[in-house]
Order: sequence, then structure tokens, then C-alpha cells
Amino acid sequence: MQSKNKHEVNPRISADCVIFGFDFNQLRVLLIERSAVENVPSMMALPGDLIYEEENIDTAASRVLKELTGLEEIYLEQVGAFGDPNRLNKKNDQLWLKAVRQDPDARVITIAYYSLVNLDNYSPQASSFAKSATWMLVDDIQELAFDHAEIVKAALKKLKDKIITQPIGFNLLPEKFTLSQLHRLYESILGRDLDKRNFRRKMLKLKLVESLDEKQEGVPHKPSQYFKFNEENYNKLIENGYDNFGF
Amino acid sequence: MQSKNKHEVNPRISADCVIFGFDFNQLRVLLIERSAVENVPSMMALPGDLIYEEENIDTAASRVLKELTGLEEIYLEQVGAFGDPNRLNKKNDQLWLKAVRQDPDARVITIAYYSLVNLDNYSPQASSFAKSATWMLVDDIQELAFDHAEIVKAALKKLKDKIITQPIGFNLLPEKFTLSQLHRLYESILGRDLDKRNFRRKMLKLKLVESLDEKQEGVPHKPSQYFKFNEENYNKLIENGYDNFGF
DNA sequence: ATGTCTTTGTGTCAATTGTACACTTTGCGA
DNA sequence: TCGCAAAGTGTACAATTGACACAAAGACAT
Repeated sequence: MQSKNKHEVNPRISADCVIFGFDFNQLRVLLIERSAVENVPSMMALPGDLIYEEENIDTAASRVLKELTGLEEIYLEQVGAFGDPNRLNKKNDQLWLKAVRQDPDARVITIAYYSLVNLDNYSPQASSFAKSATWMLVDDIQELAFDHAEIVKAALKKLKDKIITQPIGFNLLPEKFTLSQLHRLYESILGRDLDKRNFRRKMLKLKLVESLDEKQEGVPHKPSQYFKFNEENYNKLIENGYDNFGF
Repeated sequence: MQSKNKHEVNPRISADCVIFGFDFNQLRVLLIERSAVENVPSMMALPGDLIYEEENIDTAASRVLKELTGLEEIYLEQVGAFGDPNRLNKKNDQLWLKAVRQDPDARVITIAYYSLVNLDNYSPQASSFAKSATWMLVDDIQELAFDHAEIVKAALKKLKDKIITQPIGFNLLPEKFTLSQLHRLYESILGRDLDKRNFRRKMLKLKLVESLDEKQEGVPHKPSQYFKFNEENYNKLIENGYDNFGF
């Protein structure tokens, strides 16, 4: 935690946010379009920026997210630190940094955060150096700036791990939702089909959801029952995990 | 990921290691005794130190661990970044930093790592600013330097999460081990009793372990069969997880 | 009004897995 | 040879999982 070694480093720290959104059908990630400079075409990137002096990293992540995309009040969870000394060394990234940064050669270690939100509640508004901010399908993501593709991959892994250990959905769905929506949500995160009846059975047995006295209206098919989360059981499960190892 | 804001910060980065060891009975953590200075008594802390310029963080964690405790070739997994601006502000920590550090007021963000090792294979040898390095019982940990108690707590949570999703033990136990040892290991990580018969049944059914043609010798009771891990099945399970959510 | 379309919503059975529980075996050492 | 201490073993019941198909509801078009 100390030493007076000459090689100590004072790198810059950034926070990057991987915000997953669910459009009632597929999983998306909020990306910004990094402005084009000179010969470097614009490129998709995670919303992220350097943190301030004396700023809490968690706070910084929220701030940065808001500045670049307008989203706020999102609960962010840490993915981890990404600090490969070469993480900014791709050619286009270097050119872009030289055009935009005061100190383009500085090493930057980034702390990545992720979250899951109900996409319909948030309309990203690009600002700062973001030319646009859009919800991209996770499956369509191609190349991203810096090591952001790797960060998205790590965040997705965390998300998958999380969903099988803890219930999620509170943040992702509106207060009233249908079991089909919850079902699709789980399917799109886990990336595989889940049996409808078994899924419903499980959710009801865990008492994670309870039905409301309200149905869908105006849909051209059988209207579905609305449900809400049972906050108490939900929190209990989050605290204890499923503890499914089975002893 | 950029901006020319004046408030940008160049904090120092450190790596701290939470090495869990198993003594065939209880779970321990490798701690160093931070040297005493002036009016500040010595205090237990995690092995950790600042990283070098251009040094990969993962590499730094291994290096630091080696420098302070002599342990090497340990697979470290990231816990996360701890960057509260006040994390070094406890009075004794401040005094200690002033006595020891070149730049005691600098903000330090630490990246924490954890691992599990077979305690018997590693005899820590304190060096650098570590006065001693010892395996402390997790349950006996009192106050630690800086925010290290919080870091240990977070690492332990990760470990618990991991053990119910993936098999562990390869790194923790010697090549030959008894099922009772593995049993105790799981009990001490999970912090609760597990039924002996059910535990054995499960381990054997998963084919995680296979028995060797060798028994304990010289014990004043029925000698136990030695087992080894089945590496193939072990790796398969690690890759897939248990996927126990149950759809 | 009737039929068509689309999505919701429901039950059962067999197989697997979890849980609770107590006595015999083995080898050492007194 | 007896006592001790830990190893090792089986069963029965409960709970959960997984596979599987058809009827019900409402909108809309004709």
C-alpha cells in the first residue's frame, strides 16, 4: 500500500457504464457514438469519462452516464477494473485521443459498471462528446472503441451469473408487467428458451410476483394478467441468493 | 472517456490481495503486520502496494503479493475497485502514511484480488514493509488497516457466490485429499454444516472426484480413502457453472 | 355474427434431486 | 481386547424439475 518506488504511477481513472435495457423482446446496450475526428470515423463506445479529483468512483459513473446520455438515477453495480497498459493503443483510438485529449498518452484505468433498466423509461439524449446515444441489440454489437467490447462481454457474464443467483427484474420492468414479459426477459439474458409453464410455475412458487386485478386492454388477442413484484420476497431472495448448490 | 476538465484526477493505484487459505479445518486469510511508526502501533493489513507505471494491474497484484509475503504463482481473481476518497482517512492510517509515504495525501484507488490456496503449500515470509505475514482465521479478524476489512468482506462474498456456482478445491487442497477434508472446506466457506452423506453422494455423482488406491496411514482411527479431482469434469463444471436456476 | 388470428394460460406424470437420519467399520493405542 | 475416534454407508419420503398440448379470450375482418 506504499513504498517509495520511482516507478509508481499516477494514471487517469475513468468510469464506463454498460447499461442493459430490455425492449420487451431483446436485450440491448446503451452505446454512444464517439464523435469523428480528422481521419477517424465515428465509432460506437460505452458512455464513460474520466473521474474528478476527490470524486467517489460510483458517483463518477452516475455523473458520466448522465452527462453523456441524460440517464440518471440508475443503480450501478461494478463489473471491475480494466487496466491493461495497452488498452488505448488501437490506431484509431490513439488518433482520436490525440485529437480530443489534453494528455492523450496518459494511461487510463477504467472502472466499469453495469445496470439493467426498463428501456421504455429512459430516452437517452446524447450530449458532451457523444454524437448520439442509442440502444443497440447486444447480438448486433460489432467493434467498439478501446476495449469496450471486452467490457461488455464481462458485464454480460456478470449479468448471467447474477440472474441465476438472484432474482432480477425490479429495475427492468415497469411496475405492472405480464409474466410473458418477464419470461422474455429471462430468455434474452440467458440466451436460451425456457419452458413457459415451468417458468410461470417457478416464479409463482417463489412468490416473487403477485397478480394484480388488472388485465391488458386493447390487445388483439387474449389479454394478459398484470403482475407486480412482491418486494418483500424479492429482497429476501436477493439477500440470500438461491443457494442452489444443494446441500 | 476524455474531456479536458480541470478536475480530472491522477490518483495512485494499488493492488491488494485477499488470499484465503484452508488449514483442513477453518478458513484463513493471509495478512501482514504493517510496521509500527512513531505513535502508531503496528496493525494488520492485506498485502498490497502501489502499482508501477505501465504495469498490468493483474501482474502488479502478483508482484506485490510476492514482495510482501513471498507467495507466488497464485491465480488471482479480481474482487473490484475500492476508491472512496476517504478510504485512507482514519487517523492512524493517516499518521502511518505520513511516516512512510512520499506522497501521503495522494488519493489511492485500490484494485482488490482474491484467491484460494492450499495453506500447507505456502509459508509466507514477510518482507518489504511487512513485519510479519500470517494466516489469520477469518472469524477472528478484528480491525484492519484502511478499508481492508471491507475488502475482505467483499472478497468473502465473492467466494461464497463462486462456490455455489462452480466447483472449487483444485487450488485449495493437495493432490490427494480425503472427502472429509473437502467436506470441511465447503463447510468453512459456506459457514454452515453440510450433511456428510449427502455431501459425499453429490461429489461422487458429479464425478468431481475419484478415489485413489491409497489410504491414510498412521491415524488413530479408521483411515480414510484418498481422492483426487477429476480434472476433466472439474473444468467442464467450471465452464458451465451449475446453472442451477432450474428452468 | 361468425370465423380467424394471436397470445395467454393451464395440469399431469415420470424422473431426478434434496433432505433427514444412525449404525457399523477400521485401525490405533492403552 | 477394549475403547476411542473418525470413516463410511442406505433408505424412505418430499420437493423439484422437465417434458409436453390444447382450450380460452379478445380484436379484427368479413
